Amino acid sequence: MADRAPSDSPSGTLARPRRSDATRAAILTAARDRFAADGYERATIRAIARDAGIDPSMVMRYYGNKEGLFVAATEIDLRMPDLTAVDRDGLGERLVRHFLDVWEHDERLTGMVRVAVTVEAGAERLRAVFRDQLAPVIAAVCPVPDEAPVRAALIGSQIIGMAMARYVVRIPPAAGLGHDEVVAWLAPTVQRYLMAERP
Amino acid sequence: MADRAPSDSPSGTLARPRRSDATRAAILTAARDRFAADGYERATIRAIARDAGIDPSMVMRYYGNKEGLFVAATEIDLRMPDLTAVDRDGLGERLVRHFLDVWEHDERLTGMVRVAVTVEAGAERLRAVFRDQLAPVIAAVCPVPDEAPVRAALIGSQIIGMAMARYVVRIPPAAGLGHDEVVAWLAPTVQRYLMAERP
DNA sequence: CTGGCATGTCAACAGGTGTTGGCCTACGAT
DNA sequence: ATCGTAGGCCAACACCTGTTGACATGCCAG
Repeated sequence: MADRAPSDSPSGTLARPRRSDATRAAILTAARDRFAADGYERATIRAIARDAGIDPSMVMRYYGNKEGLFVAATEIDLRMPDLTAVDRDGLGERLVRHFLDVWEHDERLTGMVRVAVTVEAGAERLRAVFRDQLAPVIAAVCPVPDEAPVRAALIGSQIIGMAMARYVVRIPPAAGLGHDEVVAWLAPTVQRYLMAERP
Repeated sequence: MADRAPSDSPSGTLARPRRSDATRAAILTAARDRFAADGYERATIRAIARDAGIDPSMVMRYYGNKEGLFVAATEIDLRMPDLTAVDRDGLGERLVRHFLDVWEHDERLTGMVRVAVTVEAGAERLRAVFRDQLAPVIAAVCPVPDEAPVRAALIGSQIIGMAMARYVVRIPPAAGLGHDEVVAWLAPTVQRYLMAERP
C-alpha cells in the first residue's frame, strides 16, 4: 500500500512530475525490449530490472505484478493516418506502406504479437487495437460502415500474417522482400478487402 | 544411456513394436494437446506426464529433453493436395478451403504457430513446413517455378494471418465468419499470389 | 531543523521448473 | 526356469520464478 493513486500516465495530464519518473520510464523501456524479444514468459522481472538498473521489487511497487507491467509497457499506438484525405484508389498502398513503416520503427508491435499468442491479456490487447484503432479508420472510408469490423479483420489478417512471416518467424522469402515489393503484392489485396463489394 | 538407438519412428519402417509404444504415443498425444493449448513455456513436462498417466522421468528417457519432446510431438503434415489436377482458376478456392479444413481438424497447427512465435526451434519448424510442403506444391502449378518460394510465402502469410485472427487471437469479426465467407474473401487473394505476374 | 514519506536495497519465501540417478518389477529371449 | 534388460516410479537436486516484508536513505514540506 504505497502509492496507488497516480498509476496512469508517467507524466500525465496535470500530475506534477514524481521523483521516480526516470526509474518508471527505465522500467517501461526495459520491459518493452524484453517482452518484444523474449515473449511474456521468458521476459523475467529480474532481467527487466537488471536492464533498468534497479531492484526487482521496484517493478512490483510501481506496477503491482507482472501482468500490470505488461499492460503498462505495451500500450500500442498504430498512428493510423486520416484516410479520408487519400485518393480512393490509393488506399491499399497507403495502408500497407504505413504498416510497414510503423512495424519497423516500433518493436512493440512484434512484442505484442508475440505475447498475444501466449497470454490472454496480450490477446485482448490485440483485439482492442483492432476494435479501437483499425476498425474506426476503416469505417470512415468504407462504403458500408457496418461492414467495417469484418473488413478491418480481413485487412488485419493480411498485415499480421505478413508481419509474422517477415519479423517474427522470419521466413526467408518474405523477410527478403523489399518494401516496394511487399507493397506491390499486398496493396491490391488490402484495397479489395476495403472496397470490393461483399462477395 | 538406456535405449538411444531407435529414437525415430514410433512404429517405424521395419522396427518391431516396442513394449513402450503405447506409453510413447500417450506422451506425444498429451504433449501435442498441451503445446497447442498453452504454448511452449507453460506446457510443463509434469503436466504432460500427468495427462499421459506416467512419470515425468519417462518423458526424459524417451525424448531426451523438453525440446526433443517438442520436436517429436509437432511433426506437421499439411496434407497438401495435388494441385496439378485442379482447374487453373479454382486453385485459390481449393487452397483456402483445404487450409480451413486442415486447420480445424489438427490442433497441432495452432500449437505450431503458438510455439513458432516463442522459441527458435518452433520457428524453424514453421520455416521447414513452408519450404518442404507448401513451396513444392506451389512450384508445381506456378507459371515461373523460380518464383514459387516468394509466392508460397505470400500465400502462407495470408493463411497464417487468418489463422491467427480466427484461431489464436480470436478476433471476433474474423472468428465469426463462416467457411464460405472466408473462402469468398481469401480465394481471390491466394489466386493472385499464385498466378498473377510479378508486379 | 526536523519529521514524514517516497525511493530504493537486501534477503528471503514458497512454489514450480527441467533434469538426474537409484531402485523395483515383470516381460521375453534363452 | 532363469536372467538380462526394458519399462516404470520415486525422491531428490539445483536452479529460477514472482512476490513480499523489513530495513536504510535522502529529498522536501512544515
